[in-house]
Amino acid sequence: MAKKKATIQDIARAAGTSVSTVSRVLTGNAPVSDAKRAAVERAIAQLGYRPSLIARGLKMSKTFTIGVVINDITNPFYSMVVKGAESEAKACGYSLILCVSNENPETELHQLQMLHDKQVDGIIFGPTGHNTEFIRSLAARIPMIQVDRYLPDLQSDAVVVDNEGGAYQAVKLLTQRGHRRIGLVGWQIGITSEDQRIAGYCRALEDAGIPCDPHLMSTSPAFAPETMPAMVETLLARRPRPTAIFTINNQFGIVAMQAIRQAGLNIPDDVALVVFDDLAVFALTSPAISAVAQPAYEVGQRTVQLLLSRLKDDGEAPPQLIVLPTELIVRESA
Amino acid sequence: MAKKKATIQDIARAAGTSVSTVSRVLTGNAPVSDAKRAAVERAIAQLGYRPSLIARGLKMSKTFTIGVVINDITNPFYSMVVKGAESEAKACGYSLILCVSNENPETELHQLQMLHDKQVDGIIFGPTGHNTEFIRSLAARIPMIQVDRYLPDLQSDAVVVDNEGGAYQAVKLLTQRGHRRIGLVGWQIGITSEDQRIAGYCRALEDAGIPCDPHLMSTSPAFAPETMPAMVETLLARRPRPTAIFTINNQFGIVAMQAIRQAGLNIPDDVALVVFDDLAVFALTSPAISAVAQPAYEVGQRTVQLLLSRLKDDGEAPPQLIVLPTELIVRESA
DNA sequence: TTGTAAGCGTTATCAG
DNA sequence: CTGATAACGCTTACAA
Repeated sequence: MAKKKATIQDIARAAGTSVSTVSRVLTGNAPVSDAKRAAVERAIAQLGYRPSLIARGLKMSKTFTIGVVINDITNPFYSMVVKGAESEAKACGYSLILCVSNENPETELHQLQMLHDKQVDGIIFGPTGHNTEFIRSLAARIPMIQVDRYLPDLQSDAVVVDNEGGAYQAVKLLTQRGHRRIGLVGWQIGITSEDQRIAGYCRALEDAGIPCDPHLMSTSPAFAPETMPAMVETLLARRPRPTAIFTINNQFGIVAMQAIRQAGLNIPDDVALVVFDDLAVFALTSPAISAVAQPAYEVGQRTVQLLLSRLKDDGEAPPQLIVLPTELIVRESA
Repeated sequence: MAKKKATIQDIARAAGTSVSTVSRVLTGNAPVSDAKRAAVERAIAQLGYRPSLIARGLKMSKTFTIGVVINDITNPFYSMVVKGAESEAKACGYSLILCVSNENPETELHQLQMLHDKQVDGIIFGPTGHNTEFIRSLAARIPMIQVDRYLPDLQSDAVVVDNEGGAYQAVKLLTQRGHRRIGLVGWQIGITSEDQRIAGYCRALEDAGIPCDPHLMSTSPAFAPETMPAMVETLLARRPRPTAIFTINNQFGIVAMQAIRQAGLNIPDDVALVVFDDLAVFALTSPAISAVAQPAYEVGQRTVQLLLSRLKDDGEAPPQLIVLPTELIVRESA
């Protein structure tokens, strides 16, 4: 039923010309007489011809496709990054192959490999923190831009936010309000973004003359979402109890909010709360949550812009680290 | 610097055999002697050879890629659908090209066209409601599964949730609590999911002996997010004021919550609220919001399962409409 | 079992 | 300006 797709051959035949001429009107990079061009265009319209992008890709070694590997598309931050990336890519004639790695190094490895095999023109990814050697060798063969986080050992492009500064602002808000026992919850899984947030937390404390107390830092060296509530509870069980908590991401923020409530404590009177990575609904919870907002859409946009510029550079410009500013949004929880 | 990628030719040469033999060990669909196989495998390992998926795609007319077109990846429902779809696709050796249409028919058209040009094996999409004829013709050439919503005029596969039933349950909760003036806010842009939710709303009212009053239905025939607050305000301005509101999606739910608050009204005492499409944070707002939860992850999973089964069928089975159940989650707002 | 050769649908080179 | 023709990297008859 579905008649075979017309090829460039069919067009040539129908237009009474050669495939090269058809190709020329298609790509437009060689002169063609008006008569021929008209004939070709007529044939194209009549047969509903569409050039095969995959044949073209094979011939030109160019697919107009960008690979994206992120940890969790349901995380609002990442979904906004992807939205920005997709929008920019679309505007430039590229499309995105989306891979979600679930913070799993093995999955990440397979997906990077697969993207390379599919000959995407470039890759955007938020590294799990592993596979460094493999990634280094891959980066020698295909443009890669790290997003949100980066492998410090890798000499490569990256687009991130000012994690250290954002965390610093958040914790400074707390110290300014007189808090001295400020807890932190988060992962410590060797990922720059999180490490830098922890660093910002420590710096803000030290600036206020408060020593950075390991007992007030509830971190885990492994990514295990099911342990999140216990991690917050640990902190709340410290005596004297911390009077404020800074969470390293919004998931921990939500968990902390629940745990504090369940402990019968009041926010912000018993425990103040500031979370890194804002959510729209934080304005609607009770109390509304103070948070560090990230320019997620712009992160996505800038990342593909940088990638596309690399595609022209041919990768000869020095690696670039783009750091976008964050914004502390003060609401009711601190 | 980056040495040229090795091709099947290079492997043949290095292994002292022919390309066909190499291809045979690659695809494994023809016998090869152990000696040759070993030699080939050694060469592959030494040269770090990886078959070009795009050359293979050209030859086999099979790309192991699925196109996905949705309206908004930052909508938690869709991002969960995509997560389910990606997971299932990955497990079956497929990857996803993600396109976001922003509810824009023109963008949708370009993206569907582009996916076809890139020769994806199939397409999953949530139609904007337009481009029906184009989609019909496309569906004759490539397997397409509609997701979340469908074009009623199109005879085609779709995976959706029980929108009518879910809305019915939500509004029934309201009538059971004694509400008689129940407002509705939402789009009426000719999309099945929304139309069916409206139908469920009306049926629940009628079952309770309440006529379906157009003055209590604040809908808009065009997708224009900036008008959402005004749409809710219109409803709140009716006299006598509705004592309850049902919103057709979670965005309207958030807007409604804000508008009700800003009007100095209390939820649920002045105005009760139930929203279609649950969010995790609805459990944390004050009051917690009652909502209709959709099995989003499963929707994504089932959609690619259906698509992959069509790829085997060769599309000869009759079109299927898969309807997944929703669940009413009663919290504090109604 | 193995190799040769003909495509898959393009673009690009090179003569006319 | 135009038309053969050789790639691009792979799979698959067809022969041997």
